[in-house]
Amino acid sequence: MAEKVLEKNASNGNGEKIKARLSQQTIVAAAATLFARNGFGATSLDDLATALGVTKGALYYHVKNKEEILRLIFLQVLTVSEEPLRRIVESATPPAEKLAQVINHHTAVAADRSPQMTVFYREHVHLTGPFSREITQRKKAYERLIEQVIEEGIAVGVFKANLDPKIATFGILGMCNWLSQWYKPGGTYSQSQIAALFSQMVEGGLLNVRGNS
Amino acid sequence: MAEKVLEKNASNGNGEKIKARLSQQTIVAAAATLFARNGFGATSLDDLATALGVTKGALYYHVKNKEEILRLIFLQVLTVSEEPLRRIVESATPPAEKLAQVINHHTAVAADRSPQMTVFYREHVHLTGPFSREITQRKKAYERLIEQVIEEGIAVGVFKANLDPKIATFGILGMCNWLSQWYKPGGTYSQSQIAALFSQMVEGGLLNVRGNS
DNA sequence: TAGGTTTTTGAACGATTGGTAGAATTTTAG
DNA sequence: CTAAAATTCTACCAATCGTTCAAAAACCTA
Repeated sequence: MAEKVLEKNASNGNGEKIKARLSQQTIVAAAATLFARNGFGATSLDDLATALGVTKGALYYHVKNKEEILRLIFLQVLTVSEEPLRRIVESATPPAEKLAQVINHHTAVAADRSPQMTVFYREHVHLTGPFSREITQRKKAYERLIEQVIEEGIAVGVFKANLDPKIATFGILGMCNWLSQWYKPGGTYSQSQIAALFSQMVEGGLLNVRGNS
Repeated sequence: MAEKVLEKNASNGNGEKIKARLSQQTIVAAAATLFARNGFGATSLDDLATALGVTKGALYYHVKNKEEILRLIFLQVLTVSEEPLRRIVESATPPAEKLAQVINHHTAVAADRSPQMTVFYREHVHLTGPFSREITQRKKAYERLIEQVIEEGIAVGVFKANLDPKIATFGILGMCNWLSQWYKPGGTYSQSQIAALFSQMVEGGLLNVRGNS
């Protein structure tokens, strides 16, 4: 079940392979890939060490234990997610454009950090103690911010009034998060093109109002 | 890590507890719940046996091994998903209404069989051999059917022409599948109400065309 | 090159894993 | 009541799990 993912990588300019230095970041990145592919519980530290071209014991110099690796993945996702979203939501942009930016932001995270995002939404159960509760709370706060954009749009009459903001948020989030399941870079559409299609779909709808190209 | 989920349940009419008969179905249902909550790799057969109020050995009379349990979960999902979808897609209903029915069908599966659906989209990696490939293929065929509805809508001019049917399908699927992550029966909205909201969102869009209540 | 510091190794640990075998028990049918 | 069939239990296996740690290796500075 061990899978080679990273190898002594990177060339030093002379074309010869040199061993990449092991660091917390390297470990976390490789772990995210393995956890996303096989699940946290089904990934052993031996798998992870093998993927990094290292022995199991070496990992323990950089991280306290397996759960800490998981914690670091969660923190990484929140680090790249929260602040940009807050900036978008708190800006003076009109609601429709704001929602499009939110969708673009969230799909970007889902596409660029696909393994981390997968782990984020999949492996929450394996967090314990106060950290688990902290994540729950910050995840809720994140959703709440998106909800606010929709509420704002309804309040100013730009969005339909008969749509529950919470349900709409869940729908949008689901749409975006699903990206990590199927999106592969280099496909027909770029992440931002997909985000634009999603925005058009969610805001304008699929239905034709009048014949448009 | 063992979790009690089922207990010697059901009363025999005289109020006294009697032990529920162990069957493949019982095992699969309990396994789906545990796999969904903790992951396939992190769920031991001891956990499963404990949840059923039984010992590990008993399980092996009803199923060949751990992977067979997983296979049965996958088959169950496909059994309840495929045929109803095919009926909807092959019917003579107009595309817009057809898509609404598709969304309702898929959210219904995601809501009613939430654990199984979670496992279905999460644990494909742990299937091996030809069965794994069969699932991949049937999953693709399922998505292809939804795509056809959208293509049909575009062809007859009911849906906008500038939306990629594949991306739209992934968006809709993501929206529906995400249900299993947050939907709990008995909430503010029923599954069919949520499906209706999703349909309205995807087809009509969030934007207000004219002031409507 | 020497000496000290930072990393990595490799073996060992107790616990637990999926899986097996067969005895013991319960259920069913005659 | 009996015997066969269906079901569950106990005990055990080899493999693997996360984790620890002393020793070795690699690295850096002087």
